[in-house]
Amino acid sequence: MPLELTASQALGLWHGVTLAQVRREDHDLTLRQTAILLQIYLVPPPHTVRGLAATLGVTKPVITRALDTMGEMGLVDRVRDDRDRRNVIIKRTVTGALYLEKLGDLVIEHGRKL
Amino acid sequence: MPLELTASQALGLWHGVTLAQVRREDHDLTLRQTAILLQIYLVPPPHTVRGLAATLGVTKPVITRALDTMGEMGLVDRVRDDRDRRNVIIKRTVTGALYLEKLGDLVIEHGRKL
DNA sequence: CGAAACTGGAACGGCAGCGTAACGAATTTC
DNA sequence: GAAATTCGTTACGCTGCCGTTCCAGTTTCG
Repeated sequence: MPLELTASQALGLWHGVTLAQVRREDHDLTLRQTAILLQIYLVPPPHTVRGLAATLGVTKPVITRALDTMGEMGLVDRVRDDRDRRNVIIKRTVTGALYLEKLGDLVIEHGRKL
Repeated sequence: MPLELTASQALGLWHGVTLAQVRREDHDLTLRQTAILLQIYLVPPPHTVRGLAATLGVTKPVITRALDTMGEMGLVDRVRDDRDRRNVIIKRTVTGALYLEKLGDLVIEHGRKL
């Protein structure tokens, strides 16, 4: 079911959510980090470093570093693949799910204000 | 007119737009820079450094630096206020308007895909 | 007037992400 | 089995944003 937005609504929504993000969070995620996180939680697994790099159109080290940072925050987890031990499978965490739930609430909340 | 979104729609929209941003742009704006830009273009002028800092909940140098960067990109312009020469009025530019128009289109486009 | 209060900006050291180029480990290929 | 390929990671130097502090210019008030 398509969602029809006016230009004013679209930018207004983005404005409200972005502003709230800036005001709330102490440490904000990079645009790339946010994209990676959403990709992991919204697209069916399994997720690998290589796969994410290809999807985002960035190099592998970018993914590795982002996973390092977000891993320390507890937003994601890494596990070696037993079938092919070269691979690393990126796992979701409760903390990460909560983080995105908050983001979703923020979007919904500002959608209502339009 | 409120806009009712489901959690899935909200995150899906954010995911699509963020992903497109990462894939498209060479140099992405910081979350803070984006918030500043949207504030300037969606809220009636005049805009000052101090005012923006208060609105975003950040310090003045953050605004100054963001305006430096975005100024070099042509997204905003700065003019001294003649009434009170301590103030600097932040002006909109054609380039900045175009940038946000693209962002709006991106949001609309991914809204349709939901 | 002179002192106080305001503006925006500059200077400093620090930290995080970047691109490129390598690397070690595991697997596939011949 | 040896060589080539694939995977994720690390190392290097670089750039950009960060918070704090301090500064110069302007206005206001006693």
